[in-house]
Amino acid sequence: MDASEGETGRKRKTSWKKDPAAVRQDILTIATREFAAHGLSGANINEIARQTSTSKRMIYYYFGDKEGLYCSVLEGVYATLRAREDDLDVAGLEPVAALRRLIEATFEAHVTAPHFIRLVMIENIHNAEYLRKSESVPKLNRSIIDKLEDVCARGKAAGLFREGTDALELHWLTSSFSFYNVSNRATFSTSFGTALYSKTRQSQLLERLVDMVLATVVIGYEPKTWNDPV
Amino acid sequence: MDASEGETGRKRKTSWKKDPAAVRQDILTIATREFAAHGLSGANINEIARQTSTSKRMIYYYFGDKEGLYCSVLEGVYATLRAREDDLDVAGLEPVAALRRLIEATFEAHVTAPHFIRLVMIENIHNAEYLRKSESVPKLNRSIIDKLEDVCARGKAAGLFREGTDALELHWLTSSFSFYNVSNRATFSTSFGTALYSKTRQSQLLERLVDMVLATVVIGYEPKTWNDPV
DNA sequence: CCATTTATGTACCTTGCGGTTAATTTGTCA
DNA sequence: TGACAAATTAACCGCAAGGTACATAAATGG
Repeated sequence: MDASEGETGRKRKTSWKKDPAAVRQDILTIATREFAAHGLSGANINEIARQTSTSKRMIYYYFGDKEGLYCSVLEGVYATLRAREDDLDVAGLEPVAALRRLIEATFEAHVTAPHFIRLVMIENIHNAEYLRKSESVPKLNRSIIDKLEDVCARGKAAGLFREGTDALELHWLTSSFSFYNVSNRATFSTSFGTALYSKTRQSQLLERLVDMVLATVVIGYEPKTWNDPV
Repeated sequence: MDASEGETGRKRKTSWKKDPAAVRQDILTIATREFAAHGLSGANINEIARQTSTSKRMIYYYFGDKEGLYCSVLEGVYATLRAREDDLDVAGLEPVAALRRLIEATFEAHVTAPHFIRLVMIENIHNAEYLRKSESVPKLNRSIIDKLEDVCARGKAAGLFREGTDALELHWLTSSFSFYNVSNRATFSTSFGTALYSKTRQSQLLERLVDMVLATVVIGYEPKTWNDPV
């Protein structure tokens, strides 16, 4: 059947380079796309293998089984997001500007990380059982909270922010509309139309969200949007 | 076990009542739970059949195939939610109280409809392709928007609400945190702990959300929460 | 330059599960 | 009352898809 040297019909790749890192990465890239698209049970190992430049065998060699691959994918997207958060520096901004910047960055980060969003949705369907197993992920997300806490502390110290302002709650709030804005786009559009998702409307929306948070956090802040008829 | 007449080993339920409606409902109830728990590809028809008091054959008899069953489930949970929204009457309340009531009701509705939340998440993973096929669902959700529009109109007419206040945007906003609060509980807890999900903290959270929306919509509204240290 | 480990390719096995076939009972109405 | 449709049961089927066995080429290093 598969002759090794004499080229009798069935070829056997008789010469190849060892490149574990590249092979691993290749698999991860494809798998991320497929899991994000179809979920854990929906994704197909054969299909993933087909799209890689390697074979199904290697998936099992490096990741053990489907769940192992899924976990690695999950850690990958979380790590990517974390890296982005780390890049963000608001230490030099005064509290109000810093808070505004953090909210805007979170909103943008979600819009531009659809794979992350989908994998988090999928993970929530699984009650985060794979995320909980991860060593790296749970502690990965401190960074954004630290930044928010710093800003809150500075804001309160300067007498600008209300005393009850809570970093975790702010993060929850910011995440909620940033996440929902992407995650539920399909069903929301189906029920209520696509009006809110146009480019101009999206930046308006962000403006208003920032405005809303500031109105609650910053003492004496006067909302700037929602004043004029749409 | 329950032999019919001649107890020749293999039982065959030889006596049964025709009850199409009940059988259909039985299947739907179990299927809703299973699809909500495991998703479209994750749910197992054999397992669903096992839990019903009927057989797998009947699933195919009434719903055609797995997707057909899934679509019916989807329509079911949307219809249930709609029915609840219809029960809500805020026409008698003055605008600010009415808006507060609508936000609270939406928040509560999401907390107490976990199947709905999960199925919407799942549907978004599928880019709402099944929801779009539905005849009933897309137009089902007008009710809540109508109510919000009425409240907004009254609020503006009374000079209480800012002119830019938009019903659709308000609904998007209210939905976003109400939905996220339930949908992402698993991953959020894993990353940041369960602090926000205690009973007392949840009602605080709702208070603050209402406060925040009112602060942006109602002219001259003074935020009542976030004033005292946590 | 041989032995051993690491990395890779091909072919295959097993079974879980979506879907079907065929028969049988229940209800209806001419 | 008997033919016909509707509802239901039990048994079966095919194959897709997760996972493995086995052989072998590339690196490593003593």
